[in-house]
Formats: sequence, C-alpha cells, structure tokens
Amino acid sequence: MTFSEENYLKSIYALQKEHPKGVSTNVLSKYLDTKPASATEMIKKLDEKGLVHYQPYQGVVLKDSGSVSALKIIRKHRLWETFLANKLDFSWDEIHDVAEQLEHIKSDKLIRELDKFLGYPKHDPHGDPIPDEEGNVVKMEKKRVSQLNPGDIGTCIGVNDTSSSFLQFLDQQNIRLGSVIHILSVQEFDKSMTVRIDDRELLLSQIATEHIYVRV
Amino acid sequence: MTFSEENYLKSIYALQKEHPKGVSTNVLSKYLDTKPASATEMIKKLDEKGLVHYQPYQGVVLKDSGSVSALKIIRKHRLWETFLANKLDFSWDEIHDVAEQLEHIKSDKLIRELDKFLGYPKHDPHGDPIPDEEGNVVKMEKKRVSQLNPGDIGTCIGVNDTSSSFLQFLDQQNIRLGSVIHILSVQEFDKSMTVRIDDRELLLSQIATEHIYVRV
DNA sequence: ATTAAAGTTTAGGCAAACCTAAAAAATATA
DNA sequence: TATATTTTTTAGGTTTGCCTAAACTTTAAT
Repeated sequence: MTFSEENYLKSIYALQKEHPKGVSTNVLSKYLDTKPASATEMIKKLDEKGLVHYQPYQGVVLKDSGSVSALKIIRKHRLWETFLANKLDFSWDEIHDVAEQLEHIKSDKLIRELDKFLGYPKHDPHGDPIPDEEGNVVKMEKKRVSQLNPGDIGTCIGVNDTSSSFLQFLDQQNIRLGSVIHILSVQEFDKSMTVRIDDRELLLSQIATEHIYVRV
Repeated sequence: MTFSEENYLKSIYALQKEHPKGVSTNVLSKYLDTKPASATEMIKKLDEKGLVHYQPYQGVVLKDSGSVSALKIIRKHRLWETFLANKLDFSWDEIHDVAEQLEHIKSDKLIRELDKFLGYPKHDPHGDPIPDEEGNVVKMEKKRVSQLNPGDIGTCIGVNDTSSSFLQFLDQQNIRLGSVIHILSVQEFDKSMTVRIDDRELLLSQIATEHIYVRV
C-alpha cells in the first residue's frame, strides 16, 4: 500500500464519523488539501482493491477491510505520538507532523516492539485510544469539560486546541494529563465553570472548557 | 529532497571509497538494484542541483554539498539502527531494512532528540561511526580479523557484510560488538582461523575473518 | 590499427499521484 | 417545473522515477 492510499484511508476513517452515509470527494479533498478530481481517482482505485465502497456521486464508505487498514495506520500514528511525547522531549503541538511521517514505516515487528517499549499504552498524548493489533478500539467515554455538570469529576485525557498559547495556559494553571477535575459550579450567563484541580479552585472560560477532554 | 535522491547520494557516498575517481552508472545501478539508464537520469538531476560532479561516461563524484547531505542521511540511518538495537529488541540482521525507511523521516528536532535519548552514541551497532550534526565522522583504527596473526587480540567493532545470513551466523556464534577475539592459529591451506571468544574456541573461515572488523 | 566487447547515454514508454478545464449529474431556487 | 448553482466526474496534461531498446563511447583484443 502506498503512502497516498494510506492517507486517503485514514482520512476517510476520520471523516466518516461526521459523514456516516458517505464521504464526498469534495470533503475528502478539502481535508487532504488536494483537488476533488484527485480524490475521485484514488477512491476508484481503493474500490477496485476492495477497501471501500464507492458509488459515483454518492461518496465513499469504508468496507471492513478498509477499516482494519485505517486502524492499523492510526495505531502506528498514535504509538509514535506517544513515543515522541513520552520518550523524546516533544511537546503536544510538535508531535503530529512527525507522526504523520512515521506512521507509514512498514514493519510489523517495529510496531510490536515500540508498543512493548512504551509499556502498552492505551491512549496517546491527546487522549485518543490506541487500537490493538487487530484494530479493536477501546471506546472511551470522552467528554469536554463543558459537557459536565456540577458535582461531576473527570480526569484530563487530552485537548482539542494545540495552539501554543492554549498549551501555555494549561501549563501555567498546572492542568496536565491525569489531572482530576471536579466541577463545582457553572455560571449561567457566560457558561464559565468553577472547578477544583489539585486542591486549587479556578475559573475556566467556556472556550477553555470546550477544549479540554476528560474521561468520566 | 526526495527519497530517491537521498538513496542515490547515500549510495554514491558508500561506493566512492572503492571508486575514488568516479562511480559509474553501472556500479551505482547494480548497488541500488535499478538500471544504468535510471542512474544516468538521477545523476543528471543531482548534478543540476549542484550536489555531484558528473561528466558523461566518466562516472559521478560527490561535491562537498553532496557529501554533507549524504552524511546527514547516514547519521540518521545509524542513529535509528542504534535505537532499534539498544532500545527495542532488534537483532543485528533486522535493523538495516527498517532503518532504511526511518532514515528518510524529515525532522531536525527528531534527530537531535533521538541522539540525546540514546546518550549521544559514537558508533552504531555494526561499529560504524555516527557522523555529528555538521557531518564530521570519527576515523577509527579498524582491521579485519584476517589481517591479524596468532597471538593477536582484537575487540569486535563491526562487520563488512550486512546480509542476514551472515548476521545470523554471528548471532548463533555469540559474536557481538565488544566481543574480544584471541587469534590462536591460522590454517595455511585455506586461511581459516582458530580463535577464542568468551572462553569458547571456534573456527572462522577466511570469508568470515574478512568480514569482521576489530579494534586492536 | 581495426574490430569486438563492454559500458553509457538517449529516446520513447509506463505507472502513480497530482493538476486544470470541460462535461455531466445532483441539488437548490425561482 | 424549469432553470441556475453546486458538486462530481471525465478527459487530457505534468512530474518523478522507473523501464526497454537502440545509438553511441570507451576499452579490450586481435
């Protein structure tokens, strides 16, 4: 499988959550920063290989074999992200681009050994679950802090905004992976929340609460 | 720089030790398992980019800029080999193919961090020196076992043949980096040598003794 | 020195993955 | 419903890196 085929499969997988009845060539090409005509071409090829189901003008849907392939690439991507963040000194916002390259390295042994070396992690640094060798993903109750109610407790497992200003803010507030967040109250008028983290009370704006993911 | 350009540069670098007055398209294409016509094409392109000096029918020689580029790739290759052998459970004969892929990942930070993570190693698992960021290589007193005489002692620092059959042989015989080799005797008729390694006596064929490098 | 052999380059093709522009289909609007 | 707009596909073109076959150099042998 070529790099391009892998990237298309991965993208279709990511997009079909939002487009369950078929990912259009328009959406797909926008996501991949190519042109619709290129997407059509590739989709036809993937269809001929039996990885996707394609009906002209109706968008594309992954078949089971395509899903398995996509999940294998996602597994590699997330394991490499974990490596970069946990073993090398990469910050959250630097790992993605390098992992995009590393995910295409072809070696089953490499991925098995990397998994072992990292201690069989269940989640990547963004809190997303790492599929196992067969492509099974642990579905996780992942919520935004903004979706919680007073009295709820969540463990920080990731963020949705990797801008350095946001990551710096988290650093200053000592909010990190594993931080336990207690929801104390919610302001009606601006949806800001008072929370407790490590025995410190602080106020999070609505924008902040929407960008922090927790396991409940 | 494309993968192919990088592979050609690296190959020219490797071959020009044996072909100091110019690497022919024949030799180059054989090394890369392509055809001479393809080598001619690529060499022309590298010449246009100012990385090599090419005169039709006279072979190709690296310019300084080409050497620096080649050494950067070799640095990446050897750091990844070190990672695979020292941090993951890869044996000598398994690291090469994967490192061939990893060496093309583009990220200066990744290589700096990997180097730090590995403790700034000076040599890769085959005993070859790892160039520094500027492309400087440490030259070493390196002899083949076949050049030693009875009574001599050498420390294994590398090999000259990276075929998996040879590397497997070394593994079976427990010959590894750092193994101390005592030369006991040499057979006149076939140049095979009886040696002691770790209190075990064994016979090495001439072919074997020519492919093992030692520091004396 | 001439011819034969070996090595190298040129010329013309092919596949992958992209592109633009035009044609066709689906959707939205009047 | 008919037309206009948007989306999608088709057709034809480009680049990279490979190929084969033919033409051309260089080297070796008679």
